[in-house]
Amino acid sequence: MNKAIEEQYLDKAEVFKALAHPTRLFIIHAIKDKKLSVKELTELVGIDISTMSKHLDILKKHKIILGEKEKNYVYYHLAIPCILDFMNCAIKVINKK
Amino acid sequence: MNKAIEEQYLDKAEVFKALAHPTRLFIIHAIKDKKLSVKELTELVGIDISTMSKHLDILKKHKIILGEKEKNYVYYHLAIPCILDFMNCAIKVINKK
DNA sequence: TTTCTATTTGGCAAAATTACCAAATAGTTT
DNA sequence: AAACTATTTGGTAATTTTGCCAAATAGAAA
Repeated sequence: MNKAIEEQYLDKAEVFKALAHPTRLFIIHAIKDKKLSVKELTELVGIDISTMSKHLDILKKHKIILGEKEKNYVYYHLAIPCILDFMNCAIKVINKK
Repeated sequence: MNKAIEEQYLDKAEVFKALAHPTRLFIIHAIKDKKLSVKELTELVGIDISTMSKHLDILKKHKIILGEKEKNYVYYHLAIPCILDFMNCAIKVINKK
């Protein structure tokens, strides 16, 4: 695998890694058409808020989601809708088993 | 997050995890329109053949790829072409940064 | 059968990921 | 300012993933 190609797949793998966690997939689903705060998401999932913050940070770093501060809340929304198409294919994969 | 939903995202996350490695993304690209043996893939990537075998096993377990034995080679090909659409979205994510 | 090639499996050490707690930060409200 | 709420950050232990080596397995060819 040559260097340029290797780098290309490394970058893509980072995107898949960012999505490869049930909580992060849930986040994407939850904020796909309404924005939610860290606290709201935390309550929906039922984990520690610091853990939720770190999951959001991973998605934010890749600009898959965006957060806007409003009062002392941060509301997140989905920035890359084509991510949702991934899901349909993922379902096909799951149904094959 | 209720139990049924949690399970749903757990299953999907497994699919993303299976794809979340540069070598495995390269494999998918390499065999998308021609089948290749473990040895051929190993030489293209430049890793230990046992490592390649394990990467293929991960994709095979999810039926993302299929292998057919021919002589003493095993030729792999892509079983779920919609995986390739993921890549185009992944590129959009990468270009946002 | 023996030898050779391709692939898989087991074991293990290194690296990465995850979740919690505690503490720090940011901003509101009193 | 002090008290309060939301979010982020640092630290750490537990778990998972990864990649190599060595050995086992499968089949082909001699």
